Amino acid sequence: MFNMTNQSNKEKLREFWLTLMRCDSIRKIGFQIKDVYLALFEKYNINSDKVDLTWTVLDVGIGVWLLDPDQPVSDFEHLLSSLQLPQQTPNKSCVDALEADMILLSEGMKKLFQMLQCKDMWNLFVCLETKLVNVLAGMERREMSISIHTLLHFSSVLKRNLTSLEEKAHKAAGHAFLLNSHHQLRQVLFEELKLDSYLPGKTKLAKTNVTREISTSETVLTQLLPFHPLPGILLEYRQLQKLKSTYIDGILSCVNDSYLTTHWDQTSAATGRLSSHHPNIQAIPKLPVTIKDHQTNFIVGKVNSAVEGDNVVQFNARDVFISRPDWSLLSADFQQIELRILGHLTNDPILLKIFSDKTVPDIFNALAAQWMGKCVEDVSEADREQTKRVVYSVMYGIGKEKLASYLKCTTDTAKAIMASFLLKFPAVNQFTKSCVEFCEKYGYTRTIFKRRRLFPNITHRNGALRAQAERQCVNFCVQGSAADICKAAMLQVENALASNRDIKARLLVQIHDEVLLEVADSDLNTVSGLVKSVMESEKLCGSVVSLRVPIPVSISVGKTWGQMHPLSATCNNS
DNA sequence: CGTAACGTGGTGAGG
DNA sequence: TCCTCACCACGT
Repeated sequence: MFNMTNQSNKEKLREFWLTLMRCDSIRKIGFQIKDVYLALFEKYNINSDKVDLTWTVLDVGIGVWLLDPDQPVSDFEHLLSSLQLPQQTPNKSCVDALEADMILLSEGMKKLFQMLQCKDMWNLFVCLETKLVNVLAGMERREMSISIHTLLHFSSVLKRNLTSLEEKAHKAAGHAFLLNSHHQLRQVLFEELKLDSYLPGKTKLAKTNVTREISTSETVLTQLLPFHPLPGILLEYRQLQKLKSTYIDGILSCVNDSYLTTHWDQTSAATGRLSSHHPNIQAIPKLPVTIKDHQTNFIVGKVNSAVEGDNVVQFNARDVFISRPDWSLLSADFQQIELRILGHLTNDPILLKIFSDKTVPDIFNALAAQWMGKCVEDVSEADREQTKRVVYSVMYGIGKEKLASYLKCTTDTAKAIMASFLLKFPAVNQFTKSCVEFCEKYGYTRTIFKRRRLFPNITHRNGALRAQAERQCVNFCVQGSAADICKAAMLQVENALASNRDIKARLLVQIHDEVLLEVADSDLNTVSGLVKSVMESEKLCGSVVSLRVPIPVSISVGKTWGQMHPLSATCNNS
């Protein structure tokens, strides 16, 4: 907590800055404000379960990044040159150097103010990105509980199964080779076993992007499945290898004393999304993996996600993330946020009607019904999946060939499906066109929070590069706007928690359209109601924009991240 | 000449 | 079709 109305905190801050000045140059640690906050937390052992959002410290690096988000924030010198400031050589004295740098920075901030102001981004900078720094610093200090036991157990079981699969693969290939090497695998599959020759004449296997060789991807291996045991063994091996190396051993290497923290990067994604690393907590597998384990005998109940059946074990990597005793994990998830933003941006009457109708339980079913002229009851699961794919593909500007391979139909059918979709929702097509036209005229596109991304290739001679820029500029409007809203949601949630000091809850991670909190069991109902109402509130985006569509939030709760269930009790009176 | 350090390509996890 | 990060093999 760093409440600045508190006199002793003011003193602490002053003392902290003086220490910084004495011991180091701002070029090394001073210009990333999040790191300054973290150093402050550390030095004074501050509890950051809730942070004070009224404290505003502008970060020049983030401001510069907003001007051109494809350019990642690098070093201090680069910042200076971005702001067309002189890159003077550091003075001999440390304090002098810091003072000179501070003068440069304040000069830079003035320029930044002008540049952001005339691009209408000052509000985005101060009210969203700058406030978010406080939240991220808090999240980065909060430790998440990890079940070391589950982790070690998974690791050893996976290791056993991997060696067994490796032996099988070597036997099937006729000799030993490195299963992880695409190069060696390619040789075995296509030069020694010639598995591609078994395919019916017209079938073409996917090629690698740069070297144009036959791919060894999951898609290709699946196609080769009927002709030889090796592809099947490899698919299983790959799955387990990924699980073990990245999500079990990888996580383990980030764990300290059964607690884990991640690093949050505000400026690495050009669309404005957050990213996390070491570990990348936004890419932990969501669905459990089923493996056949011949050699293991499980003690049932000892590990909750390793359930013994007929030698079948279920692994869920998210089960290693747990809550502390008497606390639970709570996740709040925006439902179909990108699709709903498309509805808002396109202003398509049919889309708006579907989104506003709260009696429609599943949006993709309703969309499929609209699109195919069926009753909602007649829409099959396949119809729903197809509709979902078409919608997102059209949003991101897919080609008809790619769509055909996605839907496993002919290119003509894919073309017809796209055409009928665009006919049904003409505003979508119109939005795409006007987006590209705007970009051609001004060289950038904008999100609903006025975030910008530049697309210099939008007028490129090369058609492929130009087409890519066209897809990107449309994608940015949608994905970037979703990122804006998710960031705003984090601020509002943090703010709501901080203003209710007796509530025991803390924001731990963000997975793009979802936030994960740790909440004391006694406060679960209260926090659930609070978070839901804050995220669904029309005031979420403040005065920036009012959405033409509601974005419902679903709440679920559990003792581990892998076992989350909808919370039955609802609470709106807090 | 062996090894370390780094970059690149392929693959796959999430959204 | 867009955007990330992590791991592995392999070349320099």
